[in-house]
Amino acid sequence: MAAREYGQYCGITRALELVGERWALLIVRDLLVGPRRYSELAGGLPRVPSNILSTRLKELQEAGLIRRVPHSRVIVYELTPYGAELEPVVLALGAWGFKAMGDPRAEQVITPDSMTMALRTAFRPQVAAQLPATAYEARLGPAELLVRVDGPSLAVTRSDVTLGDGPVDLAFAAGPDIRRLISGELAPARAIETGVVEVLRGRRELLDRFADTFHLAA
Amino acid sequence: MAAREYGQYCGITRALELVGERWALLIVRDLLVGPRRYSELAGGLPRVPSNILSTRLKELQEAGLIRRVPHSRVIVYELTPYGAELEPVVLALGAWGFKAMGDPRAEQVITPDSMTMALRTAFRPQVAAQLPATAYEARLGPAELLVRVDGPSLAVTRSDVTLGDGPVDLAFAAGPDIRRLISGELAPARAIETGVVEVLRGRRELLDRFADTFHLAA
DNA sequence: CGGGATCCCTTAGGATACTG
DNA sequence: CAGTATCCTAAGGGATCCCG
Repeated sequence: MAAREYGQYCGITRALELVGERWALLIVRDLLVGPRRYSELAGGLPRVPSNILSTRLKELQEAGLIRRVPHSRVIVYELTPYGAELEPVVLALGAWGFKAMGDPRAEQVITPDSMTMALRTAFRPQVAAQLPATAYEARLGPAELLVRVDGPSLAVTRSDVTLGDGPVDLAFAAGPDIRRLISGELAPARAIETGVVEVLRGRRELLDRFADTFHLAA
Repeated sequence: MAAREYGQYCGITRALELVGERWALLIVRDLLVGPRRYSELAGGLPRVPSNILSTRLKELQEAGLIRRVPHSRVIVYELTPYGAELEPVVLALGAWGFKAMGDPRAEQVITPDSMTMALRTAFRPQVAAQLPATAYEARLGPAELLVRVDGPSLAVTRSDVTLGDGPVDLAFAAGPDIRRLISGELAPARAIETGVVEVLRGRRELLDRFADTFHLAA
């Protein structure tokens, strides 16, 4: 038996053999946002050594979770359907880990892909379905995201690479403390007062709607 | 920063820092079934070296996921409420990994706790709610389980340590191929015909109910 | 440049033996 | 029973280099 196998006939064990290695699920996290090239993955995972990234990509490919697709001169990696089925796992982990996040430390970075998945984690479709369709622009540290909510569906894209299609209803900037807005620890009005959230354009009351749409208990 | 941290301010990353080390989630898996003592954990994880088990238990305790509880001369480990909130993560992993299980290999063991969690993974509360309450006794390799379904609720206990309370509706024995019954690949009647499932007591038609109650697409 | 491969070192993981 | 202690291997980490 391969040394890294667990020696049990069990689904959980099998899953951990496939994606339990260090960095593997973070690669999956970023690929859940969309196909990425090698350098984009490396950029989103600043602390992964290139040999490890390279090794993981081969392993994930071998396991049938990702595909290496040549796209006219550049190579992109994308999830296979089976790889994409890891989304519930990643979201469940994100929801659980959210509660243990504490305050950000200086050396911790925020990446657009991780913020995108965080928003997907906190998204409440059944709540959103009761609210009018809304487009937000959220500047969260280095991540500039265009967040479109329409009924129970959510689409998050990087606003710096999205063709501007129509004005957004609310544009705001916030730091990592937005976590406290999402957790309900900080009311929207209070978030604006204290400067945690800075409204750039649009009606500030829409931040209530945002907080209602994206919520994760802590 | 600690070497083993990922350097990102992200819930998924945080979760992986807490339970992403090798063996950690398997310890959690077994503790989700119930409190366990050190030797029980070691028995359910035959390939974990004792120093690793010891290290992980300390780390999980440090992280506030488990508690070390002296119980009149013996020490048991149990999940804290926060640790128990990992159940959705573990079930999601199990459901995903189930599809990649393939056929069992000789060196792979089956443990009562892993089978218990597998049944929890495959349990469909909304289907069960439409069916009469039913008690099964399932002998799955070394795991002898008493499975009680009552409306949308499920209780699985080891039948060898449970006081017999009333006869079960169906008792059966099966090997690892029961996976093919759960996945729907093998119809209940066919499972009995081919000897994959051996009915020990009770009406064999109840195996249809079992297969309906416990189902996981592959 | 993008997309890796190589080298060397550190540390975690694994096997076995041993102890309060 | 509930772990430590030890030794060794293999994986992870960091820097650098290579190649189209």
